[in-house]
This record gives sequence, structure tokens and C-alpha cells, in this order.
Amino acid sequence: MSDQYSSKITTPLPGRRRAGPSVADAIALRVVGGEWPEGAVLPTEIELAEELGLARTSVREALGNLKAKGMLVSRPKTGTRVLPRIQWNMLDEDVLRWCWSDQNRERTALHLMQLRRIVEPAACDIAAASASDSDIAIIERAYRAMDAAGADPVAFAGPDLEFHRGILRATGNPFLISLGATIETALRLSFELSTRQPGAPRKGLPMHRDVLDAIWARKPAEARLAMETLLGVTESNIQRGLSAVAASPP
Amino acid sequence: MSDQYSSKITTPLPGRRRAGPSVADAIALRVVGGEWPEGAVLPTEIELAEELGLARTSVREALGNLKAKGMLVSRPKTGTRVLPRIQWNMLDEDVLRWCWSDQNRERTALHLMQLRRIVEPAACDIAAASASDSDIAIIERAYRAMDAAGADPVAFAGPDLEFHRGILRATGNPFLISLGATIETALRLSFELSTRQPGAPRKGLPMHRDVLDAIWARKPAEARLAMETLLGVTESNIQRGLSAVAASPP
DNA sequence: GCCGAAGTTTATGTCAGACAAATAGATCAA
DNA sequence: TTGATCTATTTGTCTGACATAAACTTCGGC
Repeated sequence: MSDQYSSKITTPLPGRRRAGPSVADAIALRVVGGEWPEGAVLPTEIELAEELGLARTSVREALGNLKAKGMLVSRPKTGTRVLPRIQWNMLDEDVLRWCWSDQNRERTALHLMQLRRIVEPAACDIAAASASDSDIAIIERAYRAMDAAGADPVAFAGPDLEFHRGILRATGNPFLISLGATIETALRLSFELSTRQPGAPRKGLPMHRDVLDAIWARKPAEARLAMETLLGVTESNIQRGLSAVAASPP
Repeated sequence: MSDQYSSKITTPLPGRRRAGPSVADAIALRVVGGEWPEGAVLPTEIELAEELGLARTSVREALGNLKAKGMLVSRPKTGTRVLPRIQWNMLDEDVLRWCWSDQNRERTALHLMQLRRIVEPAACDIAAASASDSDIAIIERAYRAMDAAGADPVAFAGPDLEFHRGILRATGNPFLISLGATIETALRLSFELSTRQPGAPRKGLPMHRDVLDAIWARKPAEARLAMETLLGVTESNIQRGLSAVAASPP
């Protein structure tokens, strides 16, 4: 019965575990790291495949991924080139994650904070004006979970993210909801910065409460203001976290 | 000498022109069109390949593209499933373009306008506060091109997009710049709506001028206000365009 | 009859090699 | 010098096979 297998060609290759999205990660990190700067042309697919010990198919899949996110472009004969960073889709979670391992994550954190201070107060306004009760209930559930987390920063983080994302969800605007995913990723990345101050998270709890109450009360202007206040404190926390990191780098 | 070709296996296949990104388009449009609703599992890669007359490789590339944009997820044996729309990256230009061919582009247009009214005035504020002269010069160049376009809506559109994108660029914030790409795509899509009123574009020229002047004058509050005014008029234009479309559907 | 463990099936994931198409750069002719 | 042609190289596509994983089925034991 084993004769039918005599035609098998490929070697067993024991170390053939799933490469998964780690291939795209590997290449993207090298791009972000400056190994191939903007405008540079990176090695051929075959060379990359050999270097990474993969088939050309897998490399192509990863490259296609980066092309879909605006980081690369490729044409026959010319090769695959790195597009200017200005064309990268920084709102994509993966791109954001890759760029985070750049040297200047401080500036990135501030830019993110700038984005939040633009989007989230406005989202509170819209949510207070038009969210359904069930939408707000989701936000409230997140708030309760934050409260239950006590002073533990790790347990606090998850519900905190849910809270902010819930508000964006409550706007019913698909664009704002997608921005929520971006913001959540960024927050998760910058989480390490805010955990340097153990008590800081819990100190923000009353401000979250203010936001929630204003939304329940359907008072857009108050909700917006409460969120502005909350983000103002958050930003100063992050800035302190940044200087702490600068003082004792990881 | 032709003997060396006797070992060739593949048939010439005359119709083997580049499929390009049109494969992803084809599949994505069927997903958006509801052929496979959220949570549904779409045909196997082999079935799709047969149906589209392509190799499995090409289908996989397209599917990988949609996975990278958060529209699909696939696991062995289970197949490839459509993720809930709330997880789609609506800020991606391709996703936005595909979703535009949905039934309710009216609501999408309004959501986009909501996003613009959140982001662009704030961007004007930042630009007026911190943009470099060369950044502003780019905006001014776009303004002049708008002026030179006269009353021709088609010639007017390009510089108009450049104007708004230039402002976001001038903020120096990568996230806002990426949002600029999203907004530009959406504007290009909704362009048909605003062209229904021949004189409308030019009528907005003075308001663009106000925005530009305020940025040159480095007056953030005025710049923000000027943009809010401009977008208010733009929104009513689009709303009239929408009702016109509703009256005489394409 | 029910339940758990084994085998079977079937989907995606990976690999390998060949050909097709396009084009930048070199070559050659007017 | 300039223009067209040729060549080499790179991405794009096709084909077929195997690997891996997980849902489904089967079957034995209680």
C-alpha cells in the first residue's frame, strides 16, 4: 500500500511550521528600521526568499500585504520600491504597530494625542446627541469594569480602551469607528508609558464618569467638554511617562 | 534549435493578460454587494479560481489583500469568512471605494461630511499655528489653480482636492495626513454629486480664500472658523446633489 | 444508549518550478 | 547624436504537489 507514495517528491522538511503574518512583520520592520529608506528598491523576491528561508510565494504574500497598506509599490524589471512615508496608511493598525518601533515614538505619541483631542470630543458630542440607549449602556459597562479594576493598571487598561472605543461606536459613523481601532492600537502601544505612574489611571476615573453622565444626559456640549478635560489630563500623564522613559531608557 | 522548447508544458493561453488588482476588486464588490453577508463563508479558493478563470495563486493574492484590510479572515478547514463590517478598515481607500457602490451612498456621504467637519477645521487651526511658509505656499498654489480653472467643474476639482489635502499635510501630523488620503478618495467619489450644480464650485472660491488668508495670518481661530463656514456650504451643496440624484437616478 | 478517542475529510498554508509580460538598460544603425 | 531594436532581469501568473489544521465521522468501551 505504501507504493502509492513512491511518487512523492518533496523532502519532509521538518522545520516547516506556519510562517503566518510574521513574514510581513519581518520585512516591514526592516523597512521601518531604515534598511531600505524611502525610494530605495529592496532585493528581488527570490533574494528575499533565500535570505528568509522561505518560498517566493510566501515572500510575495508578505510584500502584497505591505503594498495593500501603501508602503511599497512594485513594477516588473524595476523591482519593489519603498514609497514615501507620507503615502503610508498610518491609520492601519499594522503600519502603526511597525512604525511604533521607530526611534521617535515620542513624536508619534504626541501626534496621536493630537488626533485624539480632535476626534474624541467631537465623538462625545455626536454620541450625546444621537446615541441609542444600548450604545450608551455598553459605555457604562466599560466604566463599571474600570471601576471594578481598582488600582491595578493592567486590569484597568482593557475597560479603559473599551470605554473610549464604545463612544466612537456610539456615533454610528463608520469612519469614526475605524478610527477607534487605530486609536485603540496606539493606546495599547503607549500603554507602557502610562503605567509608569501606578496611581494615574484610577485618578482619571471621575473624569470618565463625567463623560458618561453627560452622554446619558444627552448634553453634547458638556460631553465634549468633559472629554476635553479628560484628554488634557491623559496627555500630561503621557508626557510625564515620556520624560520618565527618557530618563531611564528601556 | 526549437527542440529545446519541446519540454515546455504550459499551453500558450492567449488570454493571459495581467489580472492586476481587478481580482481583489471583483471579489470585494461581491462581498460588499451582499453575495456573502457578514459572517458567511465564501467558496473555497479553488472554486473561486475556477469561477473567475484564474489560478488559485491569484485568488489567494486577492483574498490576502482583503484580509489585510480587515474584511475577511480565514482558517484551515473552516474556510474564509466575511468579518462584520464594523471591523472593516473604512479609512482604507480601496475599502471606501468598494463600499461606495453600496445601496446607501447617501448615508456614507453624510458620514464622510461629518468626519470632514471634525477634522478639517482642527487641521486649519493647527496649520495656522505651526505650518511652515513652504507648506502654506503649496496650499496657495492649489488656490491659484482653482481660481484659474474658472467655472469648469472638472478643472476645478483637482486643485480643490489639493487645497484640502495641502492643509492636512501642513499639520505635519502623519495621522491627519493619512486621513487626507481617505477624504480625497471620498471626495473624488462624491464628485459626481457636486457637479450637478455647475456654478457651485466657483461660488466657494472666496471661502477658500478666507481659509488661506487666515492661515497666512497665523490666526488659528479664524482659520478654523473659515473652514467651518466653507464645509457648511459644501455640505448643503452635497445634500442638494443627493436629492437631485434621488429625483433622477442614474 | 452515551461518550470519548481515533481516523477521515477538506479547507487553507507552503513549497517548487516554469512560463508570461513588461521594461530599464545596452546595443546598434542612420 | 539620436532613434529603434535587442537583451536581460524582475515582477506577475500558472500549475501541481505536499503540509497543516480543524471539523466531521466512526467506532469501541462503558
